[in-house]
Amino acid sequence: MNPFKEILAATIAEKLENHSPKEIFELIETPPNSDMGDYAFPCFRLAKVFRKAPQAIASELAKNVQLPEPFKKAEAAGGYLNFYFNRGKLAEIILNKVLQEKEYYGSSDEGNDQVVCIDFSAPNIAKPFHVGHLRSTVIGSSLYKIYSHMGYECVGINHLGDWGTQFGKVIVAYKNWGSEERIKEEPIQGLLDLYVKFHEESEKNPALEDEARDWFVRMEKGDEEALALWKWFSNETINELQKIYKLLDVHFDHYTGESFYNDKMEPVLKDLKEKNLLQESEGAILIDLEPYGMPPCLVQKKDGSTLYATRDITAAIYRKKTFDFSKCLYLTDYSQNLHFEQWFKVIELMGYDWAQNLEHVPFGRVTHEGRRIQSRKGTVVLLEEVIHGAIEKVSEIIEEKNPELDNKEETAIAVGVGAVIFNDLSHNRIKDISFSWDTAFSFDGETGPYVQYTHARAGSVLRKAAIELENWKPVINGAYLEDEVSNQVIRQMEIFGDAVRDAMKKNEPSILTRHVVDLAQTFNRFYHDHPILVENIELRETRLALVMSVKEVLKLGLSLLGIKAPERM
RNA sequence: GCGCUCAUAGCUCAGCUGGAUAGAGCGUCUGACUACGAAUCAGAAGGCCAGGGGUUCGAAUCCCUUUGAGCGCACCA
Repeated sequence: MNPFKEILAATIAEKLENHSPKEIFELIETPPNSDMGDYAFPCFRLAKVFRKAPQAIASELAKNVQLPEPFKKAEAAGGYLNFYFNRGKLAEIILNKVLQEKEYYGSSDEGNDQVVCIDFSAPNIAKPFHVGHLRSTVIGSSLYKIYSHMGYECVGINHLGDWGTQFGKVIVAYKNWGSEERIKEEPIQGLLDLYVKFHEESEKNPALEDEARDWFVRMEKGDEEALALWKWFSNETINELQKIYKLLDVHFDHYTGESFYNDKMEPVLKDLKEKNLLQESEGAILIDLEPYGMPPCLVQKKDGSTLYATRDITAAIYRKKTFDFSKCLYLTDYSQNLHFEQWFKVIELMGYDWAQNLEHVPFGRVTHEGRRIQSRKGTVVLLEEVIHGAIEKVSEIIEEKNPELDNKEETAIAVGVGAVIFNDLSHNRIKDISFSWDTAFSFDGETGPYVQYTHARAGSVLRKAAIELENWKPVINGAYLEDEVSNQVIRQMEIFGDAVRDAMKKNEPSILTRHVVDLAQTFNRFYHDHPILVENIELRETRLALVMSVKEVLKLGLSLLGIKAPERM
């Protein structure tokens, strides 16, 4: 909770009967521009209750309200009661807080160590990791960090798509057209080629589909040849995936993919049966969801093998038992909305009250030049290509602008990867993203490198000032930071914690991305308008404290998004 | 056919769950490096918030409807 809004809410509530501070808190908003104040309380809603004009209520409140520091005054304007900070006082409070708390700034213990499971990334084995998979990975990874910052204990799970009929397909293709050398040489591409080849051939010869299903049945029954091939494909792919995760600096606590639940589904099916939820239909076994306006949820095919939903249900029960989560998030694109609605309902029907703690966090799909990205059609944009392309482009820029830089390669990776992640996280989750090489490789304006550059430049000033950063106790005189731009920078930092909390509540990292860009923009204006290394020691130290605080907050914000903040670039 | 989602500047997107004059970036045009990093900053131009109804003090935001786009709807995941 924003402490300043809380103060205001309590102060206003004192003067109004029948309104709790909490209600008031929710109503307080930020005016569109700063000469209307820093916070505002709209009185329109009270007009009916008090049978008075909102303007009258506002001016009455303005007269009666006693504001504590760091507030300066309250003024009525129209139906609004506008509150103004004592800018200098606020600046001192915020700067001291940031410099003291550093990477813990804006953090909270409100999560109370409750467990949040986050199921993200979950690429399919034997399929390429393309730009579409990036979303789940970076959104999930960022939410992991954001929830942790808010005091939750997170469990990151990579629910690999390492089980299912698609393996039957790859096995069939491998046996017909594959070679060991090819897979060893280029595992993902080799397996993808087989997958694409299978779909080409099966259009001419539909019998191949049955053959594929048959191989999957053999896998579920423990057939040695089938499992040996599966294990091999699986290991080769995971090795490749690790390279990408390392590059993205994404971490998982568990790599328990779908195959992990292979021997755990039986008891769940039994449980479902005992609870009288199962029905047979056309040889398959399903849970009827007609009363809830949904198509049935299939848990077993007529050949006896299981489905995605069976594994998801089993996994959820396993996770509840193992981690006792207070919340379990699933990051997938929105085409799976119905699937999740269905099996969440099944969990509920099984009598588990924690069904309400399962939450699907859907996101939009990535298109490339208006086209869907599909593995089986071979129209993929590989993530590796994108990342390496970005890194290469960054290297060129470094050569051009900063050829003296020490660790060029490491920096190029941090900046290139940062650009790709930032680009993804700056869009509203639910909207489709149209991938374009141009925007992915552009580093001007609202981009990761822009924020990183701002951070690096702030660091550069601090180095020039040659202060002992470790034990530096600056003299901060807030009176020097009362001008418009300086104050805006302070305000942006003031509400940083709100942005983090908001991002968590809505499972929407883009809120934080947005905020980080805003802070960088405002700071760049400050940087441009105000010389920092001036003669006047007090002014100089005050401004340096601001620079250092911004650098700290930018670094923190980027890290919550999963992006590095190099000291130089 | 039924259901879900989306529609804001030429392009890519914000808009704080109903508030004050709808904001950024890219692109275009014009300016600012003998300065603490120009991957930067300042300015200009650019809008029937898809169309139409409604709800109320007040709507880009909520409801209804039309149009357009995407996605889903039993043995894929």
